Amino acid sequence: MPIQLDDAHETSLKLFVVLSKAYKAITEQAVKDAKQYGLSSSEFMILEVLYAKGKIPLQQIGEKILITSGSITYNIDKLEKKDLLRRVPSNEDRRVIYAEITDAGNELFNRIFPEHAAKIHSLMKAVTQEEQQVAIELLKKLGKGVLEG
Amino acid sequence: MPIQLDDAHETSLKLFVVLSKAYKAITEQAVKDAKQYGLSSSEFMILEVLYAKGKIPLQQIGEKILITSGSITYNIDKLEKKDLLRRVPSNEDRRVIYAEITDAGNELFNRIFPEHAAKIHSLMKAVTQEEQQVAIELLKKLGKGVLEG
DNA sequence: TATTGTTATACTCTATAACTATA
DNA sequence: TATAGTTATAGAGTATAACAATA
Repeated sequence: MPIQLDDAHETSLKLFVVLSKAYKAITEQAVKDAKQYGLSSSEFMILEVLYAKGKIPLQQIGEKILITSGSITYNIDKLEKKDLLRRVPSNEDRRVIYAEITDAGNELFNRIFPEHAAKIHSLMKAVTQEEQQVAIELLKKLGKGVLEG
Repeated sequence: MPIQLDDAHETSLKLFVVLSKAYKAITEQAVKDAKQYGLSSSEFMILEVLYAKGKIPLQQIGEKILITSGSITYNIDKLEKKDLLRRVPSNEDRRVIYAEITDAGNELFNRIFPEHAAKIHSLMKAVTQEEQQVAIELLKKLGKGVLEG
């Protein structure tokens, strides 16, 4: 017979379970979508950040999408070979290297990004926009709390 | 200049981003926790299901935690070698194999499960129990909608 | 001393597909 | 024909730690 937990502990475990399941279900589809464009899901997310920001230090990419420094180097290498971004050394701090999206990268995303957004949106159609906004606020608070310990 | 999206599409993309970040942040800690007990995170989740259910067909484990059939075989093999569960063929349908938790598996989880639950709970302390319940309902609906297309 | 980024290793998980045995 | 589970392969991602260059 399993040990009985507190209500509060039970709730947190349950949240972890449904969070994982929702994440996996959406991610599986997002990975397939990225693959159609010849990109892994990490590559897609990195380009998505650059498409919005234009140029950003490598380390900040890791903070934004929570991947390790090893994974950053690995994925930036692949994207640079595909000519979708380039490395640009910083002048102010010579330890820092920026990733900058190329014209080819911008053209690719102009083409595929609206389609991708529409796909993600259609995956979430079971939840209204108002509910999505509630979920965003709660998950933001949750994620921030975890990272800040 | 990035293409401007609908409000509704923007919201869904944002939800995907914060969902991913919250998931990764919590999972990173949960993986470390499982590792302390000599288990990978998949192994831990499978045992967690069996600890609650006792005995369950292999395929239903895949449905519960969204892992592929290949991963099920792989992880069940490892857990069986550690003597934490055993395979039990079904009498009714001879295609079906149950996974059943062993005494050793139950003893292990009696020991580590409350501690694990407390750790997950403490990770989520930035969000009240009421908010967690709201998040659970929304994520349940979201995940279900994705899986049912 | 601390930070940014790179490199290298080993491990976990995944996707995919072919396969068997049953139904 | 469809389902449950296994096997095998290749690839993606990770943790980890050591490292060089710079602050």
